[in-house]
Amino acid sequence: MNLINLKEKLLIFLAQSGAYTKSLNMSTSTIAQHLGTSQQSASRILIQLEQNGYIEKIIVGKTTLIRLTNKGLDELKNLYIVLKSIFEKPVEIILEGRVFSGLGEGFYYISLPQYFEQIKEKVGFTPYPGTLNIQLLSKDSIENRMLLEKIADIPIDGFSNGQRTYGGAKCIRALFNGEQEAALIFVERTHYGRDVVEVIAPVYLRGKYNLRDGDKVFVKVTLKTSTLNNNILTAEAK
Amino acid sequence: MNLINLKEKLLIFLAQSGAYTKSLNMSTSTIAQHLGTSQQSASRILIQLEQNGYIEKIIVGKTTLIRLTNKGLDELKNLYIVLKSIFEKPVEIILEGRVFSGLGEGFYYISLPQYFEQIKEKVGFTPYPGTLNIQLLSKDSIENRMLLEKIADIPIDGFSNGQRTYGGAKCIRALFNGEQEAALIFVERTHYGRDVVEVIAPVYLRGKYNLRDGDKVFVKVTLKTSTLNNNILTAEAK
DNA sequence: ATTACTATTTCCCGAGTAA
DNA sequence: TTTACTCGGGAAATAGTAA
Repeated sequence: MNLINLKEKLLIFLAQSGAYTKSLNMSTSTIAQHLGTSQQSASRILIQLEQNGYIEKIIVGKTTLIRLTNKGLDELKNLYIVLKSIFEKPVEIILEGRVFSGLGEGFYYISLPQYFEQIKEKVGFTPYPGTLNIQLLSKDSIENRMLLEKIADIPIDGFSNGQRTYGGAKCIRALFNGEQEAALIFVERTHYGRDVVEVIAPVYLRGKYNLRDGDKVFVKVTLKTSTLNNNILTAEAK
Repeated sequence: MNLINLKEKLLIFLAQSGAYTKSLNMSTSTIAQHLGTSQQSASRILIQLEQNGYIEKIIVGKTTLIRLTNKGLDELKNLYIVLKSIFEKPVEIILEGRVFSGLGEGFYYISLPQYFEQIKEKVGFTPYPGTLNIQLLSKDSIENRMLLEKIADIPIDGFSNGQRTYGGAKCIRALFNGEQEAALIFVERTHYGRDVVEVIAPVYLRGKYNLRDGDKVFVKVTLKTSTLNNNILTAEAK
């Protein structure tokens, strides 16, 4: 299946070849090879593009030179601007789900000074001792959770106190219900599934939002494009 | 004439709508309106894109949600990268032509301390007193000369010494014959045509390159993309 | 060698319409 | 309402070939 027109391919090929500051001498069969089409199609498309003012043919003696017109370059430029607006804008990723009660161990772990101090310093707020568990609702949210776990950029190191070892975790800053400063925390040795996410915040979220089990909440993470490109488009490629 | 496929348009439309982090509920007629095509075509293209793995349809109860797959987003990303490489790379503009003798007034003007000192300071070299005249050969070179005259970014101010006034000029840095530091100088009140360009340099070009009238030379100007965008694509648009 | 015409096949689009 | 089928008209692609 061809996603891209021969006409568009040809304009792009000419632009790549620099045909907007200089006229190029290119045979229809050379063009055809580059576009992966027949000589006849290349010829036809050159004629069409010229008739519509996207390119100019300049006949010098026996050879024909080709160059893009400003209209032709503008056309590509417009497409570029559209794609740029897609790929360069920050991306908001939303996880939505329902509150549920865990085993209360969030309180225990966050209270441990080794974790508490790391969060305070690296995440940037003094955490309320406890995590809010969210059961994700949609396939989208679950996929986004997996993506965010990869992207999470704040490592919380594990430690050992001689008796036992405590695993590490990763955090990423987020907004709870679109407004409250918070962070997602992905703990290394979780016993929750991939459809659950844990939130920490500088406030008691259940209190502030009067939350009961089953209430719907959402968490929003804003990613810079560069992060997205490196992850969604490469590591995540199926 | 359609430069852009419906398939490509649809992928772009979905990407613009954010269908890569969330699944969207969009009817085929809504899509058709946005693409400027029929409901039937929108439906057919959705089916094709799904069969080829560019999009996913997720059926939730009665409604169908649509989202881009990574393959679909990659496809757009690749196109974006290609266009980016075209529009973000520095552009080399070449003027070529033949040396000819002017009226020798270049020597007179460059020697005037008011001009000489400005050039030394703003252009960045101590100019050899004189200009090399080049008669441009091709249509491309003449068009590029007009473009460069607009873009030239180093103003040389005119002045008056009480007896007469001396006009201003504009310079832009360049490489003579692709290697020698030089600058093009466009004087305000020139008596040469648009097919002539004057070069100044810190050396005596005729001497260094053993040039005689009629010898072929070229001058290369490297433009940043931003300059190009503002000029070729807007001011110059036909 | 080159470009581009004609003829044939293939593909695309959209009206009509069923489910 | 929705999606997606069939089918006729037309555009696009290419083989053959002229110039």
